[in-house]
Amino acid sequence: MTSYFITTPIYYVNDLPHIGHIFTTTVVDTLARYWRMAGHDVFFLTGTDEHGQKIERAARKEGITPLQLADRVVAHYRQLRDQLGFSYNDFVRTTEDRHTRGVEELIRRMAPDDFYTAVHEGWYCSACETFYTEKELLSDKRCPVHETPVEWKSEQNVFFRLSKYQQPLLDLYEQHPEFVRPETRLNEVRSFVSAGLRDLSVSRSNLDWGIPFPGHPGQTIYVWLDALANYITAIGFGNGEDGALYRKFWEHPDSVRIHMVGKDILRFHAVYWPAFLMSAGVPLPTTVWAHGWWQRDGRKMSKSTGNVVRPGYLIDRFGPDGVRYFFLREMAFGQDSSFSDEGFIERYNSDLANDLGNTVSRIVTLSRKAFDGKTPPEPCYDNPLIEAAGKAVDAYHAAMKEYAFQQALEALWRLLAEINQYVVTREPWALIKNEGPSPKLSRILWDALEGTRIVATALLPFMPRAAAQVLTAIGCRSIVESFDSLEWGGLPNGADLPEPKPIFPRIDKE
RNA sequence: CGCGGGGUGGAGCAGUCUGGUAGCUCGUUGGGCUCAUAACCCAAAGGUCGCAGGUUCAAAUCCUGCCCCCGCAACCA
Repeated sequence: MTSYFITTPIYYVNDLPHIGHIFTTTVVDTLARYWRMAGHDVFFLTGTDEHGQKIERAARKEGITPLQLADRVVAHYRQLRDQLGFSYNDFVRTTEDRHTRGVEELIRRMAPDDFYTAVHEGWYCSACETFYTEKELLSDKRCPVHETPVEWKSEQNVFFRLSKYQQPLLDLYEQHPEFVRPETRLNEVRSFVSAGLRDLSVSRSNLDWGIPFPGHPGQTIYVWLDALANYITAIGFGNGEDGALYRKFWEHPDSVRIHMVGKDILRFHAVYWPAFLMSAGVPLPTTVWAHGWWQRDGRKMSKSTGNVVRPGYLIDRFGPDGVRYFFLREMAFGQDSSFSDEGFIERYNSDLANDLGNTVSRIVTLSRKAFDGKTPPEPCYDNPLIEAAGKAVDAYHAAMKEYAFQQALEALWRLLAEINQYVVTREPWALIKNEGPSPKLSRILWDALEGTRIVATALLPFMPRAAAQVLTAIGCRSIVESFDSLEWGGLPNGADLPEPKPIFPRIDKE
């Protein structure tokens, strides 16, 4: 049994959760559920990044402590977990002791020669408490945020010898091209590293809200060295003995370790993180998977343009599983994709209300009419839908292996279309009227229900609640989340069929 | 000459690596059915595959040049 460790980035608590957070988490949740269905041991980790100047300042502004601020934002994440059904195994916060201890241990294990103290200087905005590069500044050396003049400032910092890892990193990309996916991102990372790596400032002297840098009084660990470490500190790295979870999910040679990230933070995960781990002699992740971004009506979502989409809006309007479905069906995973209300409604109505919901509704009603409120009495093991279902399931697995969620769902929807064709060409409603219940009628309706059962079972990782509702609606009393359930023949005969209620009510455009 | 992604019927996209009848979803039009959430099934219309040149028996697909859109450009989830 392979063990799978999969993570989302830890989210920064300076703002409420936005669409990017629930998107990444939905993707990871779907993969985690899929792998669990396959029978693998899965550990799914997410969490929050709670240190840094922005948090400190935001909290001070409200007259609360940074931790109180973080607690408040974390509560929103917990709420989203409940709403969207995220099945993560743990939620790590960088303010937790286990994390602090793990980070300190990571630094202790990193090669001492990889750290040195030097002057870090640059253009500094005192309002932002941040250094800016020349290119970032507005004309006349003004801060891009505050538009006030910046000053040249220098301070002592701890530096990490990132430059030393240029060749080892290039070797890594060469020997393990699967380290960065999709492939275009690997090329991007490779060309970035080839161009030369500068050493990295990994501490700040003007920062109180963070982890003190071991051995460097007055220095605080800067964001990435702190934040990236969550992936191993959360599962027990460096807490006394490294824990059993760490050994199983990270250290074990057969474990698969996936970091799912947005393309904007690829560099930190594909360059800094493996360099830190190499320095500490800790195994590297298997794959850093960088996905694209949702745009809003073809433009980048950002607070400044005011076109951000809040998760609460989407969930209220389209339902949690509608949102999950849209995310994974609409985007060619890996690329950017545009979001619009019209697009969302079309996708929802066409796929969920019409194709899935209506199919369930029609075949359940037919079966109830024909067989006294029950599923058909006779199964059927000789019909064209069996082969169609087999093909759909094969295509589904093949797509999931490539994280091609769009294609996996398309395969299932092709099967739904075939089920509808099968029903239409055999006209069971005419048989009900002319002949009444018969073995022939039983087989036809059982086939349609059984095909739908397979579709719904395959949908469990994507829409856990709605798929279960479909299964219940077609008479499956118990839901077995296993690939075995994707075999033809699982639908019970003569089971009670409740009166169908719309699982995906159509949404009217306003 | 900064880097990357993209430009394919009305809309959104796949196909480009491994040249060989241009495909999918939505929408539109006509027909069918009436079990179903005005859903479902069948059929049709609609494209010089950004522009120009080249390679080839053959190019959306390979090569060269150009135009347009989007993102990134190092310590920022």
